[in-house]
Parts: sequence; structure tokens; C-alpha cells
Amino acid sequence: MSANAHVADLDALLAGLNEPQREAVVHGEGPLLILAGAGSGKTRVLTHRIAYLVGTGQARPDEILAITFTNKAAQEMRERVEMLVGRRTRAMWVMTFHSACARMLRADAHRLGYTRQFTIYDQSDARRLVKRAIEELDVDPKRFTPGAIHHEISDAKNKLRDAEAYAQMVGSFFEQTVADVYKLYESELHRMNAMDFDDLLVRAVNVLELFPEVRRRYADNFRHVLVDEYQDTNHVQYRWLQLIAGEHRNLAVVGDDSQSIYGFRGADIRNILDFEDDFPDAKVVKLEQNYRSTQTILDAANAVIRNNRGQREKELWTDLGIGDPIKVRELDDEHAEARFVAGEIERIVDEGVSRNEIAVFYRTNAQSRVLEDTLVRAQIGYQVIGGTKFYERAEIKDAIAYLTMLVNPQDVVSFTRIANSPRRGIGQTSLSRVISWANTAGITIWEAALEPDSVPGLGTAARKSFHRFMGAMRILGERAAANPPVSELLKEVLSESGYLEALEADRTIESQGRIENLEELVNVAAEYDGSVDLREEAPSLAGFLQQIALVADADGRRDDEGLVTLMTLHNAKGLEYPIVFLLGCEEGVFPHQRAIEEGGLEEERRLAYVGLTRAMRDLYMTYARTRAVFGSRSYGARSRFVDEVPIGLTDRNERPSLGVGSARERATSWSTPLGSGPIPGGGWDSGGGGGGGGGEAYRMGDDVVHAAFGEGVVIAVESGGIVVIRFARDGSERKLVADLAPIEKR
DNA sequence: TATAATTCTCTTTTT
DNA sequence: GAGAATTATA
Repeated sequence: MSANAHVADLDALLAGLNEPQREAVVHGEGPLLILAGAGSGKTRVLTHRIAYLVGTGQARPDEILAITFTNKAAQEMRERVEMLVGRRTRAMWVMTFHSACARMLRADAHRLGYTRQFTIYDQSDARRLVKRAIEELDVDPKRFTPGAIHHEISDAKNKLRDAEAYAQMVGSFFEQTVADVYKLYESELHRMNAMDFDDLLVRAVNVLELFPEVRRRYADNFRHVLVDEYQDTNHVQYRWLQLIAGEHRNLAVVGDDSQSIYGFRGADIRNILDFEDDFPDAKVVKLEQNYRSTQTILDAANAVIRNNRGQREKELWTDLGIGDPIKVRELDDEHAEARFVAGEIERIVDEGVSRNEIAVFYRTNAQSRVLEDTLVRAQIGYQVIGGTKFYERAEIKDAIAYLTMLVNPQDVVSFTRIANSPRRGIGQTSLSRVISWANTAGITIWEAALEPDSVPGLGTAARKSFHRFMGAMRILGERAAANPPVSELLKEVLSESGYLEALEADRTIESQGRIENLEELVNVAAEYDGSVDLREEAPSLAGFLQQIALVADADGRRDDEGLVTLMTLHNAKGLEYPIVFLLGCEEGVFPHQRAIEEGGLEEERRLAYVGLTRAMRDLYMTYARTRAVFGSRSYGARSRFVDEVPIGLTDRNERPSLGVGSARERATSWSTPLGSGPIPGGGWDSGGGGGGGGGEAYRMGDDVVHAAFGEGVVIAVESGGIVVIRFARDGSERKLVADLAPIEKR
């Protein structure tokens, strides 16, 4: 390629960037902080910067490390870089923190006493292991749930506190318990040659810290490090970046403190707020022009986020015009909400909008079910991102556990999973005997199971079962050793183990679906077998297992014209759609009850900010008067986030019959409750309001009983017949519509 | 001792 | 309303 062509390329690369974007792209060596508001083109800046570094010869493709949080984001970034620089992208590391660490560890984990075939445990595997540790330590699992303890351990790991360090700073009894479980959990993981998600990061940092020559190698190699969504990094990730980029300091980070939504995972917003303290000479670029949304949408998002304290001031602006008002809709229940969405989608599609321009967001995965049912009935094609993930289905986990056993014979968790699946007469008791024998004898679970005759106390029938089971496993092991295509091996596993046979014998619709899922897994494996380009390594079973352990959303996002996209708000980050529906805008749903109770409102509000700013043109916010939660019906008030959007930006349909009052009435806190009759004297704080319409009137201090939440006391009466009740059972405070909620005075 | 039936209990968000 | 945990049955 001639020098001229290069120059032309570079010009083209910079054309169409605004001034701050261009500054960020052409910034040479040294730390760079890009504060990028929503929709300000940060991915564009990152990809163009990479292309610019390569194009100007400042970096070779293999000297670039670009980190994202999700596989989806990594994939998108890779595609977009590839459009700019072509095949050379392949030498770059464009991936998530976890993938990058896993890749490092495959090369260097042996230094920490793992084999390169170590297993990666997902959340549920990890939790199961925690639970076993709890049982072994005779901790009361009612008092401290495995989930809570695992969360605490995870938190410690993300702060780079190992079991020993944690044990030294325990205060409460809970922490003492966690310390004990943590210690056992860690040794169990190591003994099984397994790592949980947190370990991938922690062990990578360990290797880099303990072995200067390894650190040297990576630090020298990755001369330019770029990080997306920097506001969501936690301490381990921070440390990892420091070890790799701390010396040459060619670290470019992009983020937006208003979009920090992973606090629950240990994300430390200070990492971005303090970047300039870490690097006093950092170049700071602010991207404030929004290229995505109408001014109305931006104004709404800005108004909402303004209710948070301590966000960095930002002035997002756009020249795309005012646009239409935000449509706020109140529906009777979640079914009506779903029907409304389906109806609107049909209407919009009739107007010529393509379905793939429409997205529906919700707070929790559980909310998707009703909507899916409705969409199916309305024959509207859709895809769900995340949610009940393919790889979390029992049959898929089983199949993977079989494969895992073949590379990691120490993996007791996998062994436990498959020993009696399909049913082959190996019950809990026999299993425990073999496991504890393996522990006593100091052999792997595989070895112990191979010789059931030497396991003390094992019944004859059980011995026979183990013989049969391990006979099949041994054959599979021999096959695996020859390194056949993973898809072939998988097929053999499914037939040799009797798994497929058992499903076929079942002859239910459910088992049919499972078989289809397994076929899909075979396809995934075949795809892996065929994909040589993205890897230096040859395809291998271990490589396959690693890849699928880290790819959570294999249900995959397709850019199919005919599909509406459904996902949680967390999954929505980084994406944009012309039409966006935000469902379940109710107190207790969004913001989530738990966040309300545990002081997580600011993060919820940032989540709202993320949701609102995904919309380009049309934005809907819907809420339901009642909703089924757990199966019983519950009544939640309209979300505060709806009310934080200025009235003037919205178009609302509230029905006076609800008693919530019209928007204007709410704005003046003095309201006319439903029905006729005099305004109850005193207003909101004297306890006189509420009620009306024939229902009972409630006063502050009234004792009440709720059909689902039990006994409680009225702690406030608000305008529009809303009472706030604190429930004795869990101490929660709920806003309820007095006339509708199943409550009675005592 | 293995499996079938029944009774609890939980649900945030993700790698 | 689904999963797991516990209890009943074979």
C-alpha cells in the first residue's frame, strides 16, 4: 500500500468526527479519559482510535488490547474495527475482561497449580459449591443462605481480599461464617481445578503480581490499552489494568458516570471519577453532543438523572430537533400492558417501521414471560436477549458437564451433575460415599468411581451402576484423547451416556424441546470446530468449554428484520433503537423493591437514565395498576421515575377513576381524591385524605392486614387515595392504592 | 435406598 | 409459578 493511500485512509477516518471526537482519536501516547455522554459516539471514537493507531503505525494490531464488559459489545466493536482496518483486526485482543483473563490463564495458570484444562464455574455451579461448604461446616443454611454468602465472597474477591485477608478483618458473626466458608470454598475450588468468574480476574492479577516476567511480557506486548464502560470497572479490574498499562501509561478509557449500573457486582464508580488523580497528566475529552435522541428524550433523561447527587454535570445536546412527547400509559395489569405494547407495535409496523427498530425493556427477566405470550398470540416475531439462557438449561449443563469430566477428572461438581443423569440408579447416598472415599483416599473422583468395589459401604446395585457408568465414560475418555472434532465427541457423549435415549423414551413435548436444544448445542460445537481464524490455537475440547463458559448470551442477537427485541435494562446498555418501550414503571418493580429497601435508588435511577437514552425517536413508559408477583397479585404505585419526567415532555392517559389524580393535581401535592364530595380536610399530612369512593378511609397509625404481605401499619396517607404501609413481616414500606389493594383495618 | 409426590421458598440486574 | 427441599412410597 502506498503512503498516499495511507494518508487518504486517515483523512477518511477523521472525516465526520466532531472536534472532541477527533481529539480523542488522534491523541498519541499517554493516558486519555473520554467522558462520553449517552449517544455521543463513544464506540465510534474507540474504533476509530484503534484504526488510527494502526493506520499511523503507532501500534501493530497485536499490540492492541481493547476491553469491553459484555461479549455483545466486544463482538460489535470487533466488527466495527474490522470494517475500518480489515483482516488485521484478528491479531487484536478485543474481548471482555473475563475472556482476556481466561486466555492469559490458559497459558499461565499452571504457575498457580492449576492445569490448563481448569473448569470455569458459572454462578449456579459456584453457588452449589458454596452450599456444600456450608453443609460441611454445619452452618445453618436457613440463617445464612448460600446466595448471601457467595455474594459476600464474590465481593471480597472483587476487592482482592483472599480468604486469609478476609478472616483477619471479620467483625460480625456473619462475617466469621463467611470467612470459614470462604476458606473451604477456595480450597475446594482449587482441589477441583476450577475457577469461578471472580477467580478469572483474581488469578490473572495473582499471576501478574507474582511473576514479574509474565507481567513484563504482557505489559510490553500490549502497548495500547483501551477500555469501554470504565465506570463499571471494579477493583480487581482496575488492578489488572494497572499491572498491564501502568508502566507505559497508554491507557484510554471511556465512560459515563451516569451510566454506572453494576454496583452490585462491585463496580466502583470512583475508578472513573478519580482517573485524573491516578494520572494527573491525563488528557480529558468530553463528548457532549448526542447523535441519537430527540431533545425531548434527552431533556427527560437529564431531568431524571438530576435527582441524583454527585453525578458529574453534563450538558447533552442534540440538533435532531424536539421530537414527539414521551408517551406515558397506565394499564390495568401486566396483561393489558403487554396487549398495549403488542397493539402499538402492530400499529407502528403498519406505518412502515421495521420490527428490528423496536425494543422493549424491563427491569427483571421474569417480566418477559407475559409479554412473550402476548407477542406469540399476536404473531409478532421477537427475540429475547439474555434471560433464561441457553447454557443454563438443565440438559445443556448436563451435556457440558459430561464434556468437562473428560478434560478435568477432578471436577466433583460436574461429576455430581451427571452421575445419575440420566437415571441409572446412583442416588444421593451412593454418590456421597464415592465422593468421600475419593477425599479420604486422595484420588480424583474419576479414579474413585472407576473402582467402585474398593469404596467402603457401597451396595451391590450401586457398584454395578458405577461400573456401567464409568465403562461408558472410559470409552468416551479414550475418544476424547484422540482430539476429535468437538461436535463429534458431543454426539458420542449423548448416545454413549444414554442421555439421548432417555429423552427419546420420554416422549413428552418437553423432552422433545430438550432434544432440540441438544441438537443446537451440537451445532454450536460444529461451528466452533469450523472456526479456525479467530484463534491461534487449534480447536480443542478445552478451548470449546472455555469459550462457552464465558459466552452467556448464545441465544444471540440477530439483526433480523422481522424481530422485535426484548431485554432487561442492564442488557440494553450500549444499544440504541428508534422505538423503545419501558415496561413496569412501578414502585417495587422499577425501582426494584430491593433497591428501595437497601438504598440503591441512585443506581436504579442511572438505570432509568440508561433506558431512556436508548431511544432515538419514540419512547413509551408504561405501568400497571396491579401485577402478579410470585403468583399473588400486588399493587404498586406509579414509579417515581415517571414522575421525575417533566409533565410538559409527556403525553399521558391517566384515568381519573384510579384515584391517582391527574398529572396537574399531583404536581400540586393537594389533590382531589376520586369521586365527588368534599375534599377531606387537612390534606396529606393529617391523615384525612385517601379513601373515598366508598372504600374505607385510612389514617396514619391504623393497623391493617394485607392479603399477601400480612400485618402492617399505615405510616402515611398521600393524595389520591394512596396509603403507605410498613409491613411487620419484613419491615418493607409499600405504597398502595387503598381502594384496590387487599387490605383491611384491624 | 431410589424415586415419586408434595410442600415449601424465593427472584434484580451479569461475566 | 418454577425450583429446590423435604417427605412419602415402593
